[in-house]
Amino acid sequence: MSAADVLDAVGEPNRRRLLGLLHHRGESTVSELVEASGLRQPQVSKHLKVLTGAVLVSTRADGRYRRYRLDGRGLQAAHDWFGSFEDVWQARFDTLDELVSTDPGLVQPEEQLP
Amino acid sequence: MSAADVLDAVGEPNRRRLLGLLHHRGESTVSELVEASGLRQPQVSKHLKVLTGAVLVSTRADGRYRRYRLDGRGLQAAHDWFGSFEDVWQARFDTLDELVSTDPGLVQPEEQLP
DNA sequence: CAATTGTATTCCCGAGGAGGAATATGTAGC
DNA sequence: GCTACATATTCCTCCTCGGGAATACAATTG
Repeated sequence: MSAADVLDAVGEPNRRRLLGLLHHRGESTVSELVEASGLRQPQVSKHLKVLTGAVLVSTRADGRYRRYRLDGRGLQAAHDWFGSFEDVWQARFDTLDELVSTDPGLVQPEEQLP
Repeated sequence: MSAADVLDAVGEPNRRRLLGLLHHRGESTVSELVEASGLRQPQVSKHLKVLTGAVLVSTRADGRYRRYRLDGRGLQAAHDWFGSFEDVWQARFDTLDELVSTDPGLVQPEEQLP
């Protein structure tokens, strides 16, 4: 389970939609995801297989159903990967702060209510 | 600049390597990235174009050089996208906490300072 | 057992995209 | 101007990967 696997997996719009659906609906069966996504069943199963390989979802067998749910491990790995760049956008804020303290006139004042 | 653009862009290993190189080296020219990455110049320029479209990098013209640097906006957008799933891995911790409070013997006690 | 439902897998096809080579554009220096 | 260097773009090829249809596997029901 590397961040690379996760980022490869989420680099596809329909897989991101499935993640969003699982987030919104909670644990779901394949049929429910087919219904909710508009994709066909084989496509959903294939995407879920990729997501499983990236530890973004996990499965639980329940009779002839398979219940899928989000797996926090992969999601957190990707979050951390982007978090490692946090200094980049922190630097942006620092620059903005510096601009403000150097020349406050650069910033538009809030519109005043009458 | 949507999170989708960013995630599509980082869904490619060499682009992730370029982001890592820019993070490690700071602002760099194309030639320096060619040298550091082992990729050929046209490939680097093409990847940088995609990264620019996703607002992951920005450019500054400097004579016949073009200096590229990371752009915090795209990076932060992706970070936030994954952050929207934070409840998923928080739920994992909550489950762990519950285990701990149910049976403290499961967790090794902290070593006490004398 | 057969029939039905839920899911996974296989095979094929086509679009997209990454890499290579060559070329175009732009800029500096003589 | 011409030449050299830095970068961007074009064209082509190959290959990965997503979608569709059909099929295989699994589990429930009668």
